[in-house]
Amino acid sequence: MEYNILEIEDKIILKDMEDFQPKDIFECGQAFRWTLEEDGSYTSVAYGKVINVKRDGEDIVLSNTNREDFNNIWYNYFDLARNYGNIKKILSENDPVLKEATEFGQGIRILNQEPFEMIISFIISANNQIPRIKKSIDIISSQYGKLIDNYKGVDYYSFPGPEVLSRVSPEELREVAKVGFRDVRIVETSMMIASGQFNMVSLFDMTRDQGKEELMKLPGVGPKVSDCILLFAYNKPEAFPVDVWVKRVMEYFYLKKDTNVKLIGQEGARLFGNLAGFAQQYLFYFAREQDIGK
DNA sequence: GTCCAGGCCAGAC
DNA sequence: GTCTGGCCTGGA
Repeated sequence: MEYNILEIEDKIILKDMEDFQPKDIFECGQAFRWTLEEDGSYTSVAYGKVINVKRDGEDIVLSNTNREDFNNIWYNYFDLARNYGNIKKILSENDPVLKEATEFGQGIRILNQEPFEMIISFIISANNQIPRIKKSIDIISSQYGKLIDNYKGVDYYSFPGPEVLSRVSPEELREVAKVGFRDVRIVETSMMIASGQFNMVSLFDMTRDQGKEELMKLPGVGPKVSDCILLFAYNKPEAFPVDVWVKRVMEYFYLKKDTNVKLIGQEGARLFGNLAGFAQQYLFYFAREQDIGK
């Protein structure tokens, strides 16, 4: 995709930017570390950098950054090579539900986030709620990560690597980060990765099914969590995570009630094919923001 | 006090 | 292979 880009001081400005709405992107359930500022912008830390994002009329303003980081990090992170207008158009054809869902979440993009952080974040997400997931991840970062930058008076920390988390005791993790029964899963998964027993990089070259099989060898990673990791870190748009909200919205619009989760996943693949991950995000956001199917 | 939330796991069938 | 109960935590 071609963009009209301006660089001014510490800002990168994407002119006349469509299909990019910060609220839709950062509050659609894929990322846990974006905080809303008083001016409506969002700040987070990724790939060792702190960045602030704001919509300003027709433009998107990225602050606390530069051209080099934009090219090396943020272009890929925000998935700017992908044509979301086209995806929405295809999904909306012959599907009134997705037509409405893509209009509702018109500014959603699927971020390309860091694998280890996604693995641990979604292990924490199991049978958990967003505010608590965010809290645990924040504590883990400030407690075990490195101080990256101070932005608008707030310290931002990197997410720790597997070597660090593999050496923390489950008891300490539970006590400090309030992760509950997920404590052992986090530490054991970190150990498998730190030791080299599990190779995170190899998943980039695998298919969705292969990657899913691999990820499910990690303790705390099942069918839903593995699909989240594949979709949000490994650029596998065929992944179709079925959580309670997707279950509800799929049953409400496409299937009958009390359909088992495995069948819903198969139906997602059948209906949406290699765009299933995008459909999932639009449907999830649509359902959750409006309490559909509950 | 009771219930349950963006699932996983072990055990039973 | 499919189904069920239990699980830390904390807010409703």
